[in-house]
Amino acid sequence: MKTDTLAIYADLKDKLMNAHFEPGEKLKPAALQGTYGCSANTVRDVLLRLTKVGLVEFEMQRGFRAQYTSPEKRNDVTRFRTMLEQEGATLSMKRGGISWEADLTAAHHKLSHLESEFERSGDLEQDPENMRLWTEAEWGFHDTLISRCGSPMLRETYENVYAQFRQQMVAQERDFGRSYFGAIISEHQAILDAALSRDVDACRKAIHDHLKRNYTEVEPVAAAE
Amino acid sequence: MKTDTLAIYADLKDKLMNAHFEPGEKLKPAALQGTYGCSANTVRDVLLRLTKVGLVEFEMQRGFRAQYTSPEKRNDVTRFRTMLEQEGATLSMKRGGISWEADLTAAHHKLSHLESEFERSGDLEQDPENMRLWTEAEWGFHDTLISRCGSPMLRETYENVYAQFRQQMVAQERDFGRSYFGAIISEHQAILDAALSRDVDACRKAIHDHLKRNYTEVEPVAAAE
DNA sequence: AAAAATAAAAATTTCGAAATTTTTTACAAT
DNA sequence: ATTGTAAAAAATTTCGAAATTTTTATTTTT
Repeated sequence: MKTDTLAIYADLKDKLMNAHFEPGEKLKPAALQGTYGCSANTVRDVLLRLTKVGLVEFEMQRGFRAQYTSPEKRNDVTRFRTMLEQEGATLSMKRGGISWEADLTAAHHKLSHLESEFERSGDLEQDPENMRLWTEAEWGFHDTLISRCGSPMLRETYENVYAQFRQQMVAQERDFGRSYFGAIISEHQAILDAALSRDVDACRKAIHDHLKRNYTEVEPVAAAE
Repeated sequence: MKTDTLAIYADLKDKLMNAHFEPGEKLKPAALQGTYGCSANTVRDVLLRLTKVGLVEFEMQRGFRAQYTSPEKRNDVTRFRTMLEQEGATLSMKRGGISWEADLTAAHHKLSHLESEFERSGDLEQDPENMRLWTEAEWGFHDTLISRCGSPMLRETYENVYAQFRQQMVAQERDFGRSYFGAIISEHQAILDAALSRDVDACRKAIHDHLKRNYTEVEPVAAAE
C-alpha cells in the first residue's frame, strides 16, 4: 500500500504543536490508526520518532502521551530556548558575514510585513492559515538569527526546543490578538538591530526581553536545605 | 516470550559508546536480531529510541547507522558540551546549597580516588571493567556539577550530548594511559575548587580547559563570502 | 466502608511474513 | 572504458495477529 509516513509524521507534529491534543493526553496507536488508514504499528513508529523532538512522551509498557504542560515546564522551555538562542545569535554575530545580514534582513522583512498587517486587521486568530504563515515566518527569523553559529547540534536542538515552546504556548491559549503584535513587532526589530550592529549584549537582552512574557510565576517550593 | 527490551537497549547503547561499531556502520535489525534472540522489529524499535540520544542516525527508507565521526563532528560535540556544562554549572553555583557541595565533593572524591589509582597502576586500558568504573564516576561528577541548574531540559540534553561525546572520543582511540590521568586529575580538581568557591568565571574556564584537548584542528574551508 | 484479591477488558509489545524500496550485480549500448 | 538499463538480491517498512502487560471493573475479605 502507499502509506505516506512522512505525511502522518507531519500531520501529527502539526496537531501536537497546535493543541489538537490535550496536554498529557494519551496517544493510542490503535485509535489514531483510523485517521490515517494505516496499521497501529506505523503510528507507533511515527510517535517514537516524534519523541526525539520532545513533543511526545514515551514510557515503556505504557505508551505515548502528548507532552505535559505546567508552569514549571513552560519556564524550563522558555529559559532553555532563551539560552540556546542567545548563544547561537552571539556566535552568528561573530561569524556571520554579509550573506547572514542579507538573510536576516529578508527574514525579518517577511515577518514584520505579516505582523503589521495582523496588527491592523487583527484577524490572525480567526484564520488558521494566517497563523500558519506567521508561525513559519517567526521560525524563519529566529532560525536565521542563529544560522551562522557553526554548530549543527545547537541548531538541531534549538529547532526541537522551538517546537516544544510553541506547543506549550499554544496549549496555554495565549492571546494572539492585536495587542500581542503591537508588542512583538518592536521586539523583533530590537533583535534585528542589535544583531546587525553586532552588539552582543544588546542582542542577548533583546532575546531575553522578547521571551520574558512567557515566564510564569511559580510559588517557590520550600527549600530542602 | 520474555524479551527484555531494556537489556537490549542498554547493551546496544553500551556498544555504541564503546566503539563496538565503526562510525557510520550500518545497523541492520535483521542482523542484530540474532545477537539478542528477538525479532528484527524489536531491534528496530530500540534503534529508533537510541536515535533520541543521538548515538544512532536514522534515515527514512534507509535504516540506521552508528553516528559518524569527523573532526567537525568532534568539535561540534565538544563545543556544545562545553556550553551546556558551563551554563549548568553557573546556574548550580547560584542555586545549589550545602547539599550540592556535599554531593559534588563526594562525586569528586570517588572520581579522584579511581584516577590516582589508575595513574599509578596504568592498567585502565587493559581492564574494561576499570574503564566502566571510571566512565561512571566521571559522568557522576559532571552530572552532579550541573545537578542544581533547575532545568530538566538542560540536564537531559547534557546527558545525551555527554553520551555522544564519549562515543566520538572512544572511536578516536584516545590515549587513556598514565599521562592522561596525570592531566585530568588536576583539571577535575580545578573545576571542583572553582565550583565550591562560586567563582563563575574560573569555573567556566576550568570546564573549557578540561575539554579543550578534544578540539581538532580543521582546515578552514574557503569562506563563501 | 475500606482494602485486598480476582476477573475481565483494554492497551502495549512482539512476532513472522508480505509488500515496498533501495542497493547490488549483470548485461547491453554508446 | 564509460554510461545506462534490467534483473536479482538485500534491506526496510508495513501489516495483522498473538503474547504480554497494564488498567479497569467486580467480588471478596477485613
